[in-house]
Amino acid sequence: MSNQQTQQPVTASDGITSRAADYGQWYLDIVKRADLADHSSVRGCMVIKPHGYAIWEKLQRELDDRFKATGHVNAYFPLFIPLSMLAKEEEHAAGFAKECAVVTHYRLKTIDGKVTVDPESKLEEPLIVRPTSETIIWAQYKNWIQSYRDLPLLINQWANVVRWEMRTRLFLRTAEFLWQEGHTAHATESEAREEVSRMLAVYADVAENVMAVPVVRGHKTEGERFAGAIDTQCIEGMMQDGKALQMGTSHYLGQNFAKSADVKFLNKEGQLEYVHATSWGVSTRLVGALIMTHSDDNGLILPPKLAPIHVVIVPIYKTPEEQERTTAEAQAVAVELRAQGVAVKVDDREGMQPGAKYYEWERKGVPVRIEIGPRDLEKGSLCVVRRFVIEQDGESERDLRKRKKQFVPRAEAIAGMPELMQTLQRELLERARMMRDKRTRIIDTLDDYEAFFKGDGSGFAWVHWAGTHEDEDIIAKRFETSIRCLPFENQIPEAARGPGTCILTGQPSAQRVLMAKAY
RNA sequence: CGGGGCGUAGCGCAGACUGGUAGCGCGUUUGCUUGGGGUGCAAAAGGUCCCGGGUUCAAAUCCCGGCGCCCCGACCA
Repeated sequence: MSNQQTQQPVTASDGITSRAADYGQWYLDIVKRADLADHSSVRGCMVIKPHGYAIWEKLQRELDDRFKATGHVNAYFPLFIPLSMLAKEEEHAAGFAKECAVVTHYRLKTIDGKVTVDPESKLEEPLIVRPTSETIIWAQYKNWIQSYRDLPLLINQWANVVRWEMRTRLFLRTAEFLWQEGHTAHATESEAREEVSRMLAVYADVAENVMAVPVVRGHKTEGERFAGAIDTQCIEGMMQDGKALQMGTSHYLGQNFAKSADVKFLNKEGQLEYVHATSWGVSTRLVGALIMTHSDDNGLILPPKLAPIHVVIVPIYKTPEEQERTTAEAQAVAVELRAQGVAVKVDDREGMQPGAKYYEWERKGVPVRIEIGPRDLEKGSLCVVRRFVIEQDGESERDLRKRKKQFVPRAEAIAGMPELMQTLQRELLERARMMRDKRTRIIDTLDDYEAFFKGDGSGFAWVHWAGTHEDEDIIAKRFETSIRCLPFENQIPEAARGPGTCILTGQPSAQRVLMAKAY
């Protein structure tokens, strides 16, 4: 778009800025060059392109299957929320007040040849484009819940929401985004709190076992809690630049929304009680997390479980006769791979050199490439190339490339493909863990803390904390860091467990918290 | 909201200071060539120069007004 973007130092291939040169620009380059999304002509809104949407669809499926397996059903509620309805839960409304899109008119009119808003079509009451759906959903729940027999009510919605953010970034923060929001109603607090934990576990499972992104689970501090919640649990991932990304949240809302929407039920003892609520959500932001955790300077890297294409086969030939034979073999191999549940694409485009195809599929993150040329036909082997291997210290680009490539007997390569996919899935998580651990420190003094977060430096810091809400602000202003979560005890590395003294105030602290710079 | 940048072919940009036939690279199309990491050659198609007004014989270019997007900060998933 601008001069400046094209003049960025580009040290990597394919017009992708290297991570070392400019991490933020690298991220945008990956999104664009891997064909995931585009800026639209609407400020802050993105167009999710087919390749990006295919990844989201796979993620949706993984999540939705788990929601169903834990007893939830899907439904759909309106996009618009009457202003008065949103205002009912005050704390909630205040939390979203600064980023709401508001519909005030319902008609256009041509005045002096110009299409404009018809001033006479003003709505009696403005409609808010949902920034989240608690209020409109609870207005319905009032009618659906009368007795303990109606509980628990376990509903999820796949939808788009709008938050008028001041600054946006593709996938990570856009004015409109896609997400799911679960909204459940329970008879008791303990049941609701169980639900909150259950769904956080689902998110963590998807993050680690589907996205291959390791996460830390914990509670948000009071200041970072969802507007209107009593407890917010979260999963936090670390991106390759050491910054934390909140990847999912699960809230215990207490009886706040039940009270403001007046949702009561008759319990077994025949008494009226307010229900206990939860809500939980993840969004297209997860696609951003995926990119920033795994990808490299050559493009996107996808875990097999989310890759729309697992294997791309490139036939190589000189003569028409060779073209026919290698392409036929490519098709045959594709059929056999598909029979094993592998998603295969045969790239038989003519007039494009093999190398160009390699670059393209690498950029798009396809986990495995198979090259089939005349020599492979003779030997009865396939050239199998992985998208990545776990890097070893001081390894050259050339050695890396060599380790990715293997010539494997045909039958063995085909039979072993599902296992190779599992291997890649596992190694990706392992690799992400190694990168995260490398940038994680147990820190006990403010000096060390400052040194760790100085400049662009970031990572996870386990520190003792006993400060107040105001003390959090001090830490935020001084170091640009925040408490990402108050971790569940089993989330803290063993060496970091146990009580100590607060890094800022010197007060006694029961356990460490997770500090980092955040997106 | 404050600071900066940009708007010209599908994409990336030059041209603007000094007004005078609308340019370059990539991509696309056609033909040949090439093919195990981005082949080369030739030809062709492709434009509301963001919008509106003004100055001028003449505006992408100068003047006035508007719109839009991007980046950096404060807010956030």
